[in-house]
Amino acid sequence: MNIGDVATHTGLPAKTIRYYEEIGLITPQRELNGYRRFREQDLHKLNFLGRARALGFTIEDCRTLLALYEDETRASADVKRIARGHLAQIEAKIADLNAMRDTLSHLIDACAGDDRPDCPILQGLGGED
Amino acid sequence: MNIGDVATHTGLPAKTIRYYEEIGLITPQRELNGYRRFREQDLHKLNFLGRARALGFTIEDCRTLLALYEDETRASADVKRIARGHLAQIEAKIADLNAMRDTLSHLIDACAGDDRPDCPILQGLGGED
DNA sequence: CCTTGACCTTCCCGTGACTGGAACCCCTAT
DNA sequence: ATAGGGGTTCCAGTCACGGGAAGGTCAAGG
Repeated sequence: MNIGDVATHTGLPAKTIRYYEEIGLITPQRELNGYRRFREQDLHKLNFLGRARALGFTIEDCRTLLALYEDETRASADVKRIARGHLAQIEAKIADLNAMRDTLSHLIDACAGDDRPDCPILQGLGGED
Repeated sequence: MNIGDVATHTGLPAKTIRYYEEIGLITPQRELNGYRRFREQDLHKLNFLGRARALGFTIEDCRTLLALYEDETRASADVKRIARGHLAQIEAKIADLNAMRDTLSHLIDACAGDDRPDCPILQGLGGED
């Protein structure tokens, strides 16, 4: 299977697949003409990576998770620890964004949004409360 | 006022302040020895920028907002439009993160987290449902 | 007068996870 | 022979800074 077909099947851009090879997440074989040859296990790994990335895991987390995935003697506790760490980061980010949203939507609500210059949004940003 | 004092007063790192000058957000004067000299208006702008960045506005949004802030003849509608666009992005990101959190926390809940290899998290990432 | 240490300056590289583009090779069909 | 649609490598750019090197400036102390 060539990279274009793999991109179609996995939903990952060819550029991303090449990048994953470059950083050592996958190691597809090569044809005589230099083309990458992807096999079933490569597709499997790429799908794994796509799902992990979609859940927001970093590349380094993905690398670790992939190693655990391949390791039949892993302890599920190791996986769970990584996942919980990531979940905590997600929740922290959600909290940050919620705070931004609240502040911003209050400012927006207070703003007339017409052609006059008076603007509570700018006042808020300027430090005038 | 030198950059160190400004950093203390605004809470922005000196590196960030220099960067803001480099990209033209502020234009502090210079002393004879080459040191930046910050005046009241520079501090004001930097505080504005700090608040806008804390609300997650991009640098380019900040540039526009700052221009509107300085423009006494602005229409508040222009400000409101930018703010609403940004709010929409924040809300989209929150929705994404909520979806990630839900999926991830379900997987985590299903995982024993002990020393055995069975792991619903890895199964989920591997595509086995 | 010299040194020490805390400032300040510019410049360049690195971050994360790709994305875009250039220049070039390979294969098939016409 | 050529046209096109693959593929390849390599380089540069993204965003908003942060780290660190190499060196200039200034006030205080010995």
